[in-house]
Amino acid sequence: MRTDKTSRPKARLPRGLRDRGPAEIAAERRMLETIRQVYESWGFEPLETPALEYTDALGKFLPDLDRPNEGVFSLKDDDGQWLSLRYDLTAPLARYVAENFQNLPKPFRRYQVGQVWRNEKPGPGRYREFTQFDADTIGSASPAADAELLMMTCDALEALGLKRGEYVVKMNSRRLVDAVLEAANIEPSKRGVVLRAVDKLDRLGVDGVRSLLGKGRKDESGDFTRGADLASDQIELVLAFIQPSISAVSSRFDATWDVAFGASSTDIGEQGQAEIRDAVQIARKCGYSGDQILYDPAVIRGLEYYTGPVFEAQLTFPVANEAGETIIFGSVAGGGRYDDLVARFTGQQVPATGISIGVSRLLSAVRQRSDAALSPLVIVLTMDDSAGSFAMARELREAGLRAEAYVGTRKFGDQLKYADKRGAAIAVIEGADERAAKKVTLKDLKRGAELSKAIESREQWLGERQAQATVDRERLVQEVSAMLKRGRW
RNA sequence: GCAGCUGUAGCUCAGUUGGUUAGAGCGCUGGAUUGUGGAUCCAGAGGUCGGUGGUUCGACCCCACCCAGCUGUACCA
Repeated sequence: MRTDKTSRPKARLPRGLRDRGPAEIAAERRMLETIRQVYESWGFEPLETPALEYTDALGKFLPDLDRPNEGVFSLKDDDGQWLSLRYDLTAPLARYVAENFQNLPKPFRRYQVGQVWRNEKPGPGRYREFTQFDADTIGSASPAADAELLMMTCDALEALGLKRGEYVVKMNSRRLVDAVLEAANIEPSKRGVVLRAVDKLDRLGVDGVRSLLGKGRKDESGDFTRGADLASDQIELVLAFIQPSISAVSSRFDATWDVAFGASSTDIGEQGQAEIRDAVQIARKCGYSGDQILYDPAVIRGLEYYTGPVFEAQLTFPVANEAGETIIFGSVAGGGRYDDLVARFTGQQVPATGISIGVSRLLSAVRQRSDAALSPLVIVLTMDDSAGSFAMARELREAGLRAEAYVGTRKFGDQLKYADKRGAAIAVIEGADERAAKKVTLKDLKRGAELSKAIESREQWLGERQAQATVDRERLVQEVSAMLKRGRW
């Protein structure tokens, strides 16, 4: 094809999306498999739903407008109906449950993993496509269902190699928060602003939250954000409520009851306290300690659909970003109770609770500590006998190794370049000389690279034939295995 | 959305107070080596200087607008 230079498309990735290579794929696969095993062992069963749903089923039509919310990627079907890419796994679950309600066991407990898409501005570590791993229980109002999710999240994080103290799973109740706002005489119209300010505690600190509860706050770029404009006694009351979170006391759960003020005197405050207490106490009795599962009054989550308990898991160790700076790493999992979601379809209230692990985020944090890699690769170079190369590769594969025969058309030197670029461990060479002698040459590419650092002159480079050995063709598998072992691949 | 910063080769960047054929390193391709990657040397390809308009004898450089990217912030199921 011939293209006019000006009409050629620019090869570029849409913003906020990314390509992923073998190392990350391997790491994610391992992570997903680990979580999956934990969730299945708890008796949750898998479910898959499509990436596209009708926009109205996702609940993302703009009010009054015949057009989807901008935050979702949408397209119009042939028949004029709007479809959207799912922005989480919970809305499709609600649709699925509503559609199959009769046939499902109640409580219905399922896990689901998949990509979700959000049409938002991407930032460092925030993409427009990412992977979530969800577990939800539909049809149980019991705190046992919430406790189970908290405990199972701990198990999953530990199965992924996190140690005690490297993570916390936090719980709060929106009912309790609402009761406190009421006790502080905060107008309902300011509820959203106040909650959002509290939610930013971990990122902006107490002073940031105080500014946002008051007049407002100016950020690093000089932009100004208006605050809730509360009276100072109201501000102090809210700050006192979230104090256990600020001071990071280890026994936050016990501190709850002292700081909830008159909140407990209202029904809603009582209820909020109870749902936290009951769930956390179940976890305690099951052996989950206060540094694993705890109450944190500053956990808020999204405003739209959570009705009571909210959950959030965080890492407690420092995480470096791409630039090598230590950053505050936000939550790696979040969720809560959403008792109204199924009712959107059926009109019936169905209690539901769930938690979602942000796999992409968790992966980027954990991968800095242990890099998963594919197993070492053996590449059989091809001189003049493709079938022979394939035969050797097959022998190696049958011995459980990862092996490929070179299928390009380039000359020998270039084949080695290829093997080098692929990061192969060993190149297998069988030319005319070897074949006549029933031998093969094995080249240890990693060791060869190390040895080459000492080479100074062209003559020396030409003369060297290091890090390789010629062995009997019959002993191919044994010799390759031995070389891999020696190189500690 | 708001604010700040930045757009020069595939990548990272240099480019003097506005001056004629826009450079470097890395990468890429070829060669030194028709059976040796990784070292070294030689040669080569690769650019509408983000776009449009303006100022000027003359613009990569100055001005305006637009676009894109980055960072912060807002929103975030």
